[in-house]
Amino acid sequence: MDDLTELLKGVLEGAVLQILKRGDNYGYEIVRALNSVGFESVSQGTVYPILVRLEKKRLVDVSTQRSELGPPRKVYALNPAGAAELAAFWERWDFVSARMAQIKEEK
Amino acid sequence: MDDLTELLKGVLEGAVLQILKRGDNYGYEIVRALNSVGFESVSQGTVYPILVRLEKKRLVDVSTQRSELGPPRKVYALNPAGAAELAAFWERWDFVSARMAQIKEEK
DNA sequence: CTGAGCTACTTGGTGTTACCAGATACCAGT
DNA sequence: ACTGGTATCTGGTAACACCAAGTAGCTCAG
Repeated sequence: MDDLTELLKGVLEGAVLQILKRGDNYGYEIVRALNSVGFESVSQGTVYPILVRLEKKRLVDVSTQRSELGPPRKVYALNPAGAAELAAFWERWDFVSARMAQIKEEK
Repeated sequence: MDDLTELLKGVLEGAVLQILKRGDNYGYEIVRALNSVGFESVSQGTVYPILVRLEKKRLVDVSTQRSELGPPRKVYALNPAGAAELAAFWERWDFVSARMAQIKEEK
């Protein structure tokens, strides 16, 4: 698949929030989760800044947990503000998505 | 509706190409076309740079036509390269769109 | 005990993009 | 003259994905 970077703008943050909704998680694992969902090309350099951003916007709560292998993990948990932002994200996504479907149909 | 700017990254260029596929068109009218399709907040300052970009990438052919009202129009026409890029865009869009639908479903 | 290899996070810089605000210009009707 | 709709261009901003590289902890083979 070609370069998706522009189309992913704003989308990945929503995807990460949705992944966190399924349960607390940490960066490295979130990258793998995104990869396994089909966003194979998404890498650490993309995901970690998103997590920093989410923390700065106070949409997630952060705690450090020690790992059996490797350095300690920063575990992210969706908080109420994050859940609200996630809902708002899906509203925006559905809006754009519906409009694009319409444009595509109208020959 | 909230701020869509990030979600529109990369999307609007595809939308403009699709609009041009329906027939030759000029900037001012393309803005109105986008507005009437549901992207009400998209304005001239957004669309004109896209058109300049499409021209620079040689995805469209440009000709100047005199208008009955107002200054001459720059009429844009989709060329073969543009049609190919449009097809590639829809591929990318469908890819991302499908992935997001999947993420949204997986509770 | 040393190095390879996986885990895990951080940092600095780049390019692309939508958007805003304003300027310019042409023409019609009042 | 002036207002208002048509039509394009310019300069600057902020946000985002991405890249490349570095740091650091732990396990296991040799």
